[in-house]
Amino acid sequence: MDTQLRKGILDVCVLMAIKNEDSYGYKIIKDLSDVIKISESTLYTILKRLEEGEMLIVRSTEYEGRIRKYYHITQVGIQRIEEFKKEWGEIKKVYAFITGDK
Amino acid sequence: MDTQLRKGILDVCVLMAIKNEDSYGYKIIKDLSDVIKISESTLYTILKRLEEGEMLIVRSTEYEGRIRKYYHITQVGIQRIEEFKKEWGEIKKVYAFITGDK
DNA sequence: CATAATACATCGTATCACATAGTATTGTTA
DNA sequence: TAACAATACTATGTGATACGATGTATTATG
Repeated sequence: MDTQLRKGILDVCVLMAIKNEDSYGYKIIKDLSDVIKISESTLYTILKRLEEGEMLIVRSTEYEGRIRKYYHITQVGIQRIEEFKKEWGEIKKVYAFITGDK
Repeated sequence: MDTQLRKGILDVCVLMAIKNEDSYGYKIIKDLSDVIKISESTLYTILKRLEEGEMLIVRSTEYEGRIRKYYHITQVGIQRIEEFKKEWGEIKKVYAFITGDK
């Protein structure tokens, strides 16, 4: 998929990946792989961004001797998903224009 | 609409705006305004980019004493629109994931 | 005569996806 | 047991894109 088209939707995909259950980096990539491929560099950048935007909180837990960071969605994060759904309405309108379905 | 979501679709919108009939900067903005708002700075950046990508050709015509640039879509430009339509299939899949329509 | 509308151009900035590279541990397999 | 894949996270640099701000110049309108 075109890089530009991914912009703005990857964040929301990551939020969806942790919405129902706290998750960690590697698992998020695996879970999303069927829907959309995200490289590690991209994901960890997104996670940091989402943390700064207070859309998730991080909990470092020890798992089998190594530290694993669990990401937990916040209310702001959930709101972000809802906002995206609204924005999608506009995007669909644009797509209808492009395809000529008017 | 979120800036990031616009990335990648604005180009195609501009191509659509000149697809059926050659047009010029100001008219393109007006014609698209119902569907998607594009500022002048953004549009002229896009037009230049599309020209460099050989998706359109430019013809400077004199109109009422002033030079007006008419943009004409090329075969490459038409192909770009078709590619976008294909990519849309993937985007819809991602959206289905986000909304939970699976 | 001032203001809006028309028409195009340039510069700088912020955001984002991503390649590349590095660190470190655990599990597997030849 | 040495090599390698898989797991897990971090840091740096780059290119593409949208867009605000600003500037120029003409025509139409009130």
